[in-house]
Amino acid sequence: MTRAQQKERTRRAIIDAAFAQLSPDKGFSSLSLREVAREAGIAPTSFYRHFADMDELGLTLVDEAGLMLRQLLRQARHRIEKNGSVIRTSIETFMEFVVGNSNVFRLLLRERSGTSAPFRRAVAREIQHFCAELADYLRKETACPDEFAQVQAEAMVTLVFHAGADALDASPDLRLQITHKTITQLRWLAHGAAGYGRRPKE
Amino acid sequence: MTRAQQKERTRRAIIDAAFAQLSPDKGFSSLSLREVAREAGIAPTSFYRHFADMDELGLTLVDEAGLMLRQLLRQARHRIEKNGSVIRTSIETFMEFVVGNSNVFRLLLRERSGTSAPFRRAVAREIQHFCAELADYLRKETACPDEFAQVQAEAMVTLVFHAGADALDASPDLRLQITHKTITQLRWLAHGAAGYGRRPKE
DNA sequence: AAAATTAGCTTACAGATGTAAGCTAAATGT
DNA sequence: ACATTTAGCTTACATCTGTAAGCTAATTTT
Repeated sequence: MTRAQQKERTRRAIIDAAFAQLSPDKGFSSLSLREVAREAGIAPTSFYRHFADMDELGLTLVDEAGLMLRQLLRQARHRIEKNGSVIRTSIETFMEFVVGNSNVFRLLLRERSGTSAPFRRAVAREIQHFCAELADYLRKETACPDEFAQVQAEAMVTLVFHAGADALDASPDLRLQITHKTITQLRWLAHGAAGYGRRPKE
Repeated sequence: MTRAQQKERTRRAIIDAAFAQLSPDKGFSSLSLREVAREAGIAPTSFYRHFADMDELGLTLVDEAGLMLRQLLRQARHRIEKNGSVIRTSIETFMEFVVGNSNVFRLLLRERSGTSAPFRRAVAREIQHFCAELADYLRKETACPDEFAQVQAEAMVTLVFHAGADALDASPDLRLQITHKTITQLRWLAHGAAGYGRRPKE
């Protein structure tokens, strides 16, 4: 095995170890270099061969999480083509992601309002990408007036992320309730945005 | 001065010190007992005469923050009586709070999605009180159907809190934009919730 | 084949942290 | 008045942290 391959493998081990150590009780900021290194199977100081900082690791994790989000949106689109109900399908897809990758979602949630400004910016950027893609979709595929699409998309993402956050701590059937509630909220929003053109300002 | 008075005074000093040490770069979990004690002007171990834990301190802070929130809502109501525009007035009142008490608001924001389950529950409870009061108001004073009031209130609070979070990092004129955007979003919601009675389910 | 690079290791250190043990002195209770 | 309680202090300790210094051995380069 080549040296570059080995290095990449260790790098992944570090990233995976970090994701694995995140939990409901442990955010990224309370991860320690030593623990991550231990779980990755390397000596503490070897960590520095791959990342200058824990911060650099963290930003890498956020990047990966953002990537997953965007893949999610495309997956939802495929499902919509076969299913029809846009809002319901999207939310259900999202909920599956949250439940199945809770560590990833929690990372975004926490660092969005965390103590590190660079982290906050990184998360904000990922979510903004997500919003922009959704806005595009709304413009093309729904009755939403073009100039409202972005604002509507942001509101929708806000509500859905919040629902996801609630779902993290919830039992499966409470999760269903949350899904229901969120669907209602998004429909109100879509309805309002579609039928409110007459009053664009103040 | 009586002993009880002195004790209460020190207790306040601790609470104030804790609030003062919160910052954009420092959340509650990264506060250290020693630093708080230092700022409060007592020895590290004296802290334990007032709180069993740092956690106990933290929950006290969350309680105080929740109290402020509820006072805020009443203040907004007074203003509405004199001003008229419900949504605009409410959001502007909220934004003033966020800017003027950023440490308090940040505490709620962060611990809402933080690593401590008790903290998350405490914050969730405070926000839920806030939602319930708002729902009451919507039922009494607006065209919102009774059974939708709670769900609408929750969506509104979600959007407004999110706007507050964005405003924390924003420049004053970006803050105005955010306020504007949020007003639009809340109007859509109100509009949708009011005119959507025909389709209560699915 | 020799030289250079580098992924990873071991050892070592200084600093901060939470908290236990035991003291002092002032306010309280009787 | 004396006895009790207690707010706060000082000292001490074990633990965990990030990271610096210097080594080894294997891969790459020349």
